[in-house]
Amino acid sequence: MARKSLVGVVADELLDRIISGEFPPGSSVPGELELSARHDVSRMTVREAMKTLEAQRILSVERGRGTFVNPLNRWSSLEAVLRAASEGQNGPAAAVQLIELRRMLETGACELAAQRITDTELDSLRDCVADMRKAHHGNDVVSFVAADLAFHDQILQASENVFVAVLFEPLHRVLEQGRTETSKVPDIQEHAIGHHQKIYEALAARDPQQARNAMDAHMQQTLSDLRSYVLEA
Amino acid sequence: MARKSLVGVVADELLDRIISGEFPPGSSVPGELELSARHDVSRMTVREAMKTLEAQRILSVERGRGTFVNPLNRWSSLEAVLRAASEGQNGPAAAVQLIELRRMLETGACELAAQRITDTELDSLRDCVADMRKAHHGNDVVSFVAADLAFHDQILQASENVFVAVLFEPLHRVLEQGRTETSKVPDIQEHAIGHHQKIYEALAARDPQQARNAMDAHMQQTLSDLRSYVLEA
DNA sequence: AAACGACAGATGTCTGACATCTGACAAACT
DNA sequence: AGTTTGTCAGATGTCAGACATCTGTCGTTT
Repeated sequence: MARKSLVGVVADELLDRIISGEFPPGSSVPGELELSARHDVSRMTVREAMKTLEAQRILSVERGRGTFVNPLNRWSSLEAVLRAASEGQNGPAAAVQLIELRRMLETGACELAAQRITDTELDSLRDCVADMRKAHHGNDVVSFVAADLAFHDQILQASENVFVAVLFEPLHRVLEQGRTETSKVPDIQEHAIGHHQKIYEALAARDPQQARNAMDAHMQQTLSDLRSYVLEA
Repeated sequence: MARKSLVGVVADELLDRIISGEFPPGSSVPGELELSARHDVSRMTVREAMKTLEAQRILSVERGRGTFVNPLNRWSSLEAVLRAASEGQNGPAAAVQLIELRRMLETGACELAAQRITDTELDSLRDCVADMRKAHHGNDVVSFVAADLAFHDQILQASENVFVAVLFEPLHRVLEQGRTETSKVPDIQEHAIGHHQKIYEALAARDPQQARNAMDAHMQQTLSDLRSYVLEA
C-alpha cells in the first residue's frame, strides 16, 4: 500500500504541518536533528525532504540559521498552494478560483490558436468533436472525457506557447477527477458538444475574437456546472 | 564570489546538460555514482541535486531502473522552461510568449478585480499612478518602475485569486529586468501613465469588460515596446 | 518452452563524522 | 564606557562507507 518513499512521507507530513498553521510564514521549522528524531528517520532523509520543499519555494534554507517558511505567494507549486487554499471550508472557493484561472489560460490560448492553427490541427479538433458525439450516443463516459481533454490539449498545442502549456499542466491533473464526475450527466455532455463545435468553427474561421468568446462561453458553462454540482454535494 | 552550495552547482550543471540536448526527454541521465565522480562530489550531494530537479518535475527517478528526463511540458518550473526555450536563437520568441502569458493573466485578473476591488485598494492604485507621474517628472526611473510594479501587484491582490498570484510570481522575477530597460524611455513612460490611468478609471467604475480592455491595451503597448526594443538590439 | 534463481546495477536509507556559517555572549583591549 | 575580539552553541553543508531493496537480464532447471 504505502508505495511512497520515506522522503516523500516526511515531506508530506512536514507540508501538512505547515499548511495546518503550525509553522506560519516567516517562522522557522524544527532543525534537521529534531525532525529526524520525530519521524524516526535519518538526517539525510529529512534533508532530502527539505530539498523537495525548498525546490518548490515552500521553504527557504539559510545556512547556519535555520529553515524558514515562505509566504504562500512565493510558493511555486500549484498543488501545494491548492492544498493550502482548500484548508477548512475554503474548498469550494478554491475550486472556483481554479476555474477562473483555467478560463484565463484557455481563452487566451484559444485566441492565440486562432491566429496560428494549422489545417492538420483543425482536422484533429474536428475528429475530437466527432469522438465526443460518438461517445455521447454510446454512453461511454471514459471516451467522452478522453476526447474532451484531447480537444483542449490540441488547442493548447496550437497556441504555440510553451509557457501556457507548462502552467496548464498541473491544472490538468487537478481538474481531471472533477471533470469525470460532471461529464457523467448527459445534459452536460450535450452542452459541451455544442460549445466545442462552436469553438471549432471559430478556429476554422481563424477569428481570434470569436474563438475567444466561444471558449469563454464554454468556461462559463463549466463554472455554472461546477456550482450546481458543488451545491448539491 | 561563488556563494552557491555544491548541490546548486551540480543541479545547475546537470540542468544545463539536459537543456543542451545531451539528455533528451525520455532518456536516462547518468547514475548517481557516475555523476558524483564527474563532479567530484559525494553521492549524497548528487542525490540532493537530483531531488531539486525531481521536485520541479524535470526528472523522474525510478527505483532500481534509473533517472529519466521528463518532456518539457511536464516541467513545473517556469524558469527552467524559460532557460530551455531561450536556447539558441529562440530568445526573442520566448520573450514574446512570456508577454502573451502575462497578458492572459493580467487581463484576466483585471477583469476579476473590477468585480471585487475595495475602495481602499482603489485609493492605493490612484496613489501608484500619482507616484508614476511624480517619478516621470523627476526623471526617477527606479521609483517609476517601483510604482509600476506596485500598481500591477495591487490589481493582482484585488482579484482575490491566489492561484493567479502564484503563477504570476515567477513571471514577475523574469520580466523585472526588461521592464527597467524599457522604462528608461520617456515616451514609454508617458504611454504607461496614460494606460494606467485608464485602467484605474475602469476599475473605479467597476466595469469588468472595460477594465479588461484597458489592461489589454496596456499589454499590447508593452508588447510593441518590447518588439521595437528587441529589434534594435 | 516456461519457470525459477542468481546476479549486476540502480536507487533508498542509515550511521557517524567533520566542515563551515551564524548569532550571541563574554572577555580583552583601547 | 565603548569597541573589538574570541569563543561557543547550534544550525546547515558535505563527505565516506555500508547495507537494503527494487528491476531487468540471463542463464539454469524443470
